[in-house]
Amino acid sequence: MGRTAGRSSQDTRRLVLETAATVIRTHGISVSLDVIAQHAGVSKGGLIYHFPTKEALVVALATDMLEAFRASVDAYADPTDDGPGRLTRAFVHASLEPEIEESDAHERVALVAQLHASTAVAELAAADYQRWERDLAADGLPPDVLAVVIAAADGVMASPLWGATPDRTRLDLLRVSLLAMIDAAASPSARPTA
Amino acid sequence: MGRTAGRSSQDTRRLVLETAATVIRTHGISVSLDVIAQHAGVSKGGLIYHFPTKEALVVALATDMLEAFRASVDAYADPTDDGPGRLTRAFVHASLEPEIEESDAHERVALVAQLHASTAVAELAAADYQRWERDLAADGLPPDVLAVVIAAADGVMASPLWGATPDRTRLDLLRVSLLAMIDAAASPSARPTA
DNA sequence: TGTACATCAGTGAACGCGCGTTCACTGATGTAC
DNA sequence: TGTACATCAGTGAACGCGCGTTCACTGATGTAC
Repeated sequence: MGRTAGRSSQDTRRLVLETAATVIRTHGISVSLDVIAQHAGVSKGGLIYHFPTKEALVVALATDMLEAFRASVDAYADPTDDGPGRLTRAFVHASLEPEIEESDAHERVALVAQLHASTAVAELAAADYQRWERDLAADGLPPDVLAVVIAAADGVMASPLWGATPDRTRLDLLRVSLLAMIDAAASPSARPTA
Repeated sequence: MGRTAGRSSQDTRRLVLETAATVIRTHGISVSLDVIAQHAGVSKGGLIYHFPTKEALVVALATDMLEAFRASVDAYADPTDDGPGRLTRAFVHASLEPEIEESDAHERVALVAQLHASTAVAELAAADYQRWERDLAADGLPPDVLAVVIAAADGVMASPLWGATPDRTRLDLLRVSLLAMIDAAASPSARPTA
């Protein structure tokens, strides 16, 4: 068979990418291209048509996730706000976002951990993180508060790695606490220099 | 050759384990047993004598790291203290420990991420984390403060995963801030119920 | 509108090689007498 | 203190298979005239 009717090339690419995410989460990075292709309902050759090497597939997956997180932060950013802490607040909301699926958070981070087996992905992630640090540092908050908030947000995203179960009550508690810290630091009157 | 003179079986095991840690950090979990054995100066068969499968090696490595962290927390725990927050303070110190080697933190977490490719390791880590959560919950601190502190500590340990460089100034700032939060929450007078 | 051709979006068989594991063997060490 | 034997702590060659990649081929779609 040649071109599959009723589906664009972009659709197939997307389908393969999303299937790959699911399958790698479940079976680990060492899962074969054959298995991924089977799950996507495509031949191995078909997969390779879109992603010439396994590395290319994994890099595409990582890029996709980094962009999705950035988009999520953008969506949370309050357009009417332009005071200090605007970006940091959005960052907190996006990081503590309650997931739709129960085990979604776990699997997303598991995927990140799996992808880090590729040095190309590790470099991508490092560059992305440095950009976040730069942007957040320019958000007008005092460095000690910013350090705690960033660390906590990172911790929430990473905790599934060590086996934490995402607990909505805990997430809510954390969000409230972190936003309170940001607000307190953002309004100068409430914060005498230490 | 048979048994190597001047080295006990335990020594060889230890040597292989530590070499494996270094090599897997650098080259990823997909590195071959052959390469690990070569770096350890042992034949592949010799490695397999101590760790019958690659999985066994990886599980031993993970167990080792979890135990080392637990020992580190124990070492930081103040024996004269028995008030609320005792364990949490030690946990913070151990998590924010300035590493001896510059890139040590990065590599340690990179190793954790690599090891998570094994489901057995993931389960080990999950059990260990749940034990930490139980123990810290019984440390007498209010849940909102505890949540922030745990998340921040997790975040610091995980941040190298997304490419953060460990910055001693930042770590010091964070340690001071977190310990201040714990102290404020641990002394009842300073903390009216919200 | 038909037709010829080029390109796109795949298929699926084959290859080759790297890897984990097995296995027969060995020299050093421990132990009984 | 010798000596015979068992076990320990490995060696290193061989195997076999699963995997990523290559490749020849193909039917559907797009395009020029």
